[in-house]
Amino acid sequence: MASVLSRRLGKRSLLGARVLGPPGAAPPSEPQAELLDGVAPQPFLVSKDTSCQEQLKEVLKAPGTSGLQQVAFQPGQKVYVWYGGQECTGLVEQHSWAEDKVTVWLLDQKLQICCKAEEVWLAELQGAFPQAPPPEQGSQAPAYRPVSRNIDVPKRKSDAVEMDEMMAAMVLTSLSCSPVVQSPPGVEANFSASRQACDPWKESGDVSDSGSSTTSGHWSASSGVSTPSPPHPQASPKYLGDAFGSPQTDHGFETDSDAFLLDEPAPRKRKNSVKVMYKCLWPNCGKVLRSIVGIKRHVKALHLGDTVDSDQFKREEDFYYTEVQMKEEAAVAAAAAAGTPTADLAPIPSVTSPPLAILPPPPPKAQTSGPEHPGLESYLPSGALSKSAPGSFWHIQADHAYQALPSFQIPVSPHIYTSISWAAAPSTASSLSPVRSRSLSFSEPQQPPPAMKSHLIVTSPPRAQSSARKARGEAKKCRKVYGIEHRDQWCTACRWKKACQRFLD
DNA sequence: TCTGCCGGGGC
DNA sequence: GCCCCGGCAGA
Repeated sequence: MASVLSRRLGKRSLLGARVLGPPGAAPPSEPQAELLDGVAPQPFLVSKDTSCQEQLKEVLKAPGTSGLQQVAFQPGQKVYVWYGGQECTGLVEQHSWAEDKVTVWLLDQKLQICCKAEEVWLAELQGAFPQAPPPEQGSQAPAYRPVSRNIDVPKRKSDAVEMDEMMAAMVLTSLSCSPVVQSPPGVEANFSASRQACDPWKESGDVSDSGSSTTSGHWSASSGVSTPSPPHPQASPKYLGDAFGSPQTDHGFETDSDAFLLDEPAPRKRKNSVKVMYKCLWPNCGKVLRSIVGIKRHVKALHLGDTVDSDQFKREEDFYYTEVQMKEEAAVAAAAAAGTPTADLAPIPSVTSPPLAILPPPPPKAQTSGPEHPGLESYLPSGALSKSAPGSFWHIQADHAYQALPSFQIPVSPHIYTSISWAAAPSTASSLSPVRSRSLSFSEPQQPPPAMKSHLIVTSPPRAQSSARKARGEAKKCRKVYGIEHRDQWCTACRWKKACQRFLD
């Protein structure tokens, strides 16, 4: 388990786990699951998913694809193959290009099997890097193997995963195991592997970002995520529509991360015309990219600097982008304008999820508490649900300011401050409404705000033009709570007969 | 009838 | 800007 976990951690498979899609779509047979699980660490193994293979081949055949390796199995070649749930050594008998099948003579079992080429990998490749044909062979060689050797994959000690990472992984993994996203761990692991395998072309396919060339394997693992082929041909329209409907480049990116983060049932969004974009939250940037890879890379390269060396800054990019839902047209437009900062991305209908920046595990530099993950569940947003839910943490700071709302900002990261504020309630009431609202604040890099300064920098988009009267809330109001006789304890708004600021709906 | 709060006005 | 209140509308 530990090794599996470490594998997951290493690949940031939490994102990847989401890619799997509903297990029901393609319930893997038992042996297959087992097989896949074992197969996970193999870097060359491509997912069995045929559609993924198709995609893979397509991309691989494209010129300029790097980090890929073609493998032509020669008779007599020593290979590894998965058989009976374990890795077996065998010799290649025959490699049928047409069917992409390889006949292998298993040395251990003393029998001959025929399996798909992607289930076979060269034994020599595992070590250094043997007789694989050079990638230039390209067009003629029909079989390819994406290999991550060209990517700087940080070595991770398989069993020496830090406890907090394990905890985080476990928590997040469990969170990602909604009935929809749940899938056998083996498959999950497999996808970690297949994701890694697909990364190179994922990366190369990502054209919408500004693309730094310093692609670390670590990150690509987290991002290549959405192999556009969940292992279910009868995938739901959600997947079909998004992963395949937009063949541009990052197809499928958005199917993973957000869903993973939001841990919500699949049909929740990805409605036909809605596209998920990723917006850089860095001050004065606002760059909008189509892919999570792109945005991470953007943040990492442009804002954070490429501090791949430091574990401390790993994954910090996560805190600097947010996911936005856009109409397809708007998304296209934004993507077209992705080269320039689009801070005023006008048609942003909604920030469907709180920016990752708000997620509790802040960068280590700002994290003073231990390795625990306080209230992770409560922070994991659930899309629109959380916004309408009473007492939601994600209630965006209202622009209604009949009272001074003392707030303080918690430096989540050098440039992002989580502002927590509540109504200026008298002492007796302060316990009644612990957290009224939170809002993200961005400080100018050159002008770091005092940590405890009480002002809100970012507010929600202006309230909808409410010619119509605001519906009455269900929550108690100051009048009810304190009574008319304790009017002095009411919030200012209530005293002024304005919308109550203490008991927001 | 009570309650929440918008809109307006006085200071 | 602070404060108050008439009056509307929902409960």
